[in-house]
Amino acid sequence: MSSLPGTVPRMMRPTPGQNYSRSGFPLEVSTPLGQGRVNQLGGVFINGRPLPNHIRHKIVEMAHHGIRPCVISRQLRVSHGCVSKILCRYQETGSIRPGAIGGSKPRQVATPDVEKRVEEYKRDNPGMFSWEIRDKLLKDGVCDRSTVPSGEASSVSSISRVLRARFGKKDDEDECDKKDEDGEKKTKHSIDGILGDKGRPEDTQPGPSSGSLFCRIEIEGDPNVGWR
DNA sequence: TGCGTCACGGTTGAG
DNA sequence: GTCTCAACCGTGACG
Repeated sequence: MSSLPGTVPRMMRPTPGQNYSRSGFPLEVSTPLGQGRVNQLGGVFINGRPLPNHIRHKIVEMAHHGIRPCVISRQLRVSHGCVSKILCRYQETGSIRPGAIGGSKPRQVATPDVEKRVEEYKRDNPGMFSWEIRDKLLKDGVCDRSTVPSGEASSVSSISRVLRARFGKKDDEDECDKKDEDGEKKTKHSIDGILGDKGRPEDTQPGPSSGSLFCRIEIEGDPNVGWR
């Protein structure tokens, strides 16, 4: 198989004259946003951001058809390390979704026991205020003044946080899934958004329709919607 | 030549 | 509103 037009020979180290280091990038795509970059295979990517879902789908789809990772890499112009990583993850988790980027680990503001009680209180009385829950925790002896949920701000806000984590999550996930469906194309940070459709591999590469498998691949709920 | 792995610079978002 | 920091990202190079 011949290399794609514009493809830089693989495994070529940058010479001193080339202005990029081990992880520097040789080219930037001229866009209003100035975020797109071109890898050695001629593919466009945004440094630090996940590949668009349609590329990820395509990688998995081609692998399903028995196409070797190196071929997938060249066809889609995605580094083989990335192809390898995505396929490994797909095998392990069954999901093509990128992991949740950013954020901190949720801080343990209350013991599991206290969280459970807060959950019970809220379930029994959905209209209950955080300060009421705090008072009830004290009153019921679930915790004393030193162990009642307390964060940097206040114990009430800590309880609110517990409530958000317990009761506000489902809606958020639904919202994420919804965003994921159209967010990919709408967002100005997507490669699609930057390049329009000209950068889409389906348009430049012959191959099986991406639509068929799109329906078969299960998309899991994920806090990270990929392209925003 | 193909692939697994890792360092790197970058982005993101909760706290 | 701003900062910090730890999570993740894809690339590119090594073996």
